[in-house]
Amino acid sequence: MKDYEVIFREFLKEKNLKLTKPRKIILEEVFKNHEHFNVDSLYDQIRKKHKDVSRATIYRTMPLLIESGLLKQSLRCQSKDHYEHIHGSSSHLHFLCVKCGKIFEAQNQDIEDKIRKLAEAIDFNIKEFNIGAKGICKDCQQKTIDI
Amino acid sequence: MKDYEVIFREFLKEKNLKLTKPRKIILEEVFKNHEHFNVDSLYDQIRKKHKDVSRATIYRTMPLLIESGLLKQSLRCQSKDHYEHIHGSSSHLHFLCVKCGKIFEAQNQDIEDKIRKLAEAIDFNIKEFNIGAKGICKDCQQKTIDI
DNA sequence: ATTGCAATTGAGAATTATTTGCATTCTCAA
DNA sequence: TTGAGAATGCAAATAATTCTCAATTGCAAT
Repeated sequence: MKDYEVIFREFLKEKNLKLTKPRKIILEEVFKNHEHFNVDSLYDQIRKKHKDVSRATIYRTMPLLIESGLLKQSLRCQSKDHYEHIHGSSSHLHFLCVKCGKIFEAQNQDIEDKIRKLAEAIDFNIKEFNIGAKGICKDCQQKTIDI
Repeated sequence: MKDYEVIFREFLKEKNLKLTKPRKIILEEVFKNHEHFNVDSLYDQIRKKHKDVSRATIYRTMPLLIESGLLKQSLRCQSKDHYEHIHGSSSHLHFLCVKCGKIFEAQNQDIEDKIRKLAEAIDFNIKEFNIGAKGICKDCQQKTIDI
């Protein structure tokens, strides 16, 4: 049994919730997906194999995965919420290009530590980090046209 | 004439856009508002004095203010996009409580510097920072019930 | 294994934020 | 002052997300 399954299982048990078939499928697919994704793309991905998971259930499961600490809502792009699962300890930040929508990642640990300290000062219990910046990527800078 | 008005005026001129009455009003009210706001609250705020600005125009003006560098889309909360204007140089980060929705701010300068360096490494031209974390605030931690 | 019941599901309707089409009204450079 | 193009308000249209509800499922206790 994978780590994330153990975590999710325990999380659900504590809340008196059930590990149903759709939830198992969603969990699996979320962790197969090593990119940012949104509900729509996840739905497509799941539907290729399992005809029995509805959009509604995906929408209902996302908050559970987030609350269990397995998923984070990473950013919002093209008016959709985007997610990414939390894989081990490798924390990173995002550079989102506002022209082409591409996401660039960079490693960072000490930034999180700094923020953690600031949070401690006000007794704020951090569940998930959101660190990044929006701007224009290298490629898009070279395209001179500037609508 | 306020700084921000000069900036917006020039921005519009460069794009061959016009500084209309609604745009002036929106600009003023955005800068009167020293909190995070969303289109809805801004609409209410504006409507108290000016009956002649529509939601559509506000929605249409936000991207202009963002592109001109005066506004930033700070975070998404309760399924609404939130904004804040950029006031001088005081950069800060946000702690968003997922229970009560309150936002706590903390100062930070070196974090931005660090991120700036990471961005330089990949030739990414930052337009706006998004630094923060979601979690549970002091008050909400004390309410033991944990739905 | 079986049962009982609360939790969960899918489907589609409902809701809500945001966008868009269009006829009319403005803005501003000439 | 004027004209062309930009912008507006309104209401209708979209699109993401949430909700309703009858039918189904998981699981703890038997």
